[in-house]
Amino acid sequence: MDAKEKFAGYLKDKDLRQSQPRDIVVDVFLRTERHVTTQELFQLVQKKNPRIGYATVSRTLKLLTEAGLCRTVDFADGAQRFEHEYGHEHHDHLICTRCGAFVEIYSRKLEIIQDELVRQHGYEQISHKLQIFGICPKCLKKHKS
Amino acid sequence: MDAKEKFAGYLKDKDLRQSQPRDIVVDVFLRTERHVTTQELFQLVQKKNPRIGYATVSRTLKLLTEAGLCRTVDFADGAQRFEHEYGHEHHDHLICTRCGAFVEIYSRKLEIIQDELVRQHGYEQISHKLQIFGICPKCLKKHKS
DNA sequence: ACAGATCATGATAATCATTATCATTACTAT
DNA sequence: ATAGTAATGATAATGATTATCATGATCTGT
Repeated sequence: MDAKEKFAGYLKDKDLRQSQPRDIVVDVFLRTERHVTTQELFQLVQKKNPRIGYATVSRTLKLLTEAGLCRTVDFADGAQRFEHEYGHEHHDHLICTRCGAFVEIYSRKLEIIQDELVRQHGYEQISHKLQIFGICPKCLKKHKS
Repeated sequence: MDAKEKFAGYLKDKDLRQSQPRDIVVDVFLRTERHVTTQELFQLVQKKNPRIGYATVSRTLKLLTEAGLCRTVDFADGAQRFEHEYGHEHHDHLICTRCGAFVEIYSRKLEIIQDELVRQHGYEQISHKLQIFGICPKCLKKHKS
């Protein structure tokens, strides 16, 4: 099942309708590099169809999140960002506070420890977000010279 | 060195001035349970001195963050929150998405793995934030019944 | 295919948090 | 004390998100 089918399934499940604007927003989102803000996605969508409004983009991103197709990321720069989730490996982010560069990180050990912590507290895990802030190698070099 | 002294040192270091409003904001913040929003702290400060404006509270929280006395926390409820940092053990949060309850969590193993990941990518770590979202035991019980 | 019901849309306004502006006030060093 | 400069607080500006609502699109049962 691909991402579009999954979204269609979610809409059906919730008695929501499929529509041209939604299709376009989903399409553009899926074709886009990750970590877009609503504003950025809106501009991309406008290129395809200038009639589509900001509200629809925002609403569709919310639906996509609920459907498990994307998730929000916080880069501590004041903007809400969205990235693909479905069909992608889970990962967290290591972000440079100086230039904004980031790398995606993953560690199985890290995940296992988290699961343990959650269980210890009697919670049922839904998701997690880990952001590590630091200074990237490039910026470290610049600073030293 | 207590928190107030550290803040005074920071101000001196940056050639900033100590003032009555700043003192009051810092005082109220330090006496407050953790995880306040700017709005909440503003209301608390108003009780002590109604002349102090929102902007000063906001500005002082920023200074406190820069001084390493507090850090921001993201509970995914749209509001920026601040919590004490100085003199407190580092910890992360396990948050119930249904009722907002949370517990503070800490694992030394987790920290070590993160350090490794950062080093592997040539970054220099500044800080990190881990939020785990889930459903708390109480809400799990409610749901089942 | 049609009609009616209902949902989605998009333009705009409302909301909310944060940040900028700037005249006035307060602090500091001399 | 005084001059210089920073801090304050009222207000406006900004930016992101959410609500409103008349209009248009979609779906369902027949």
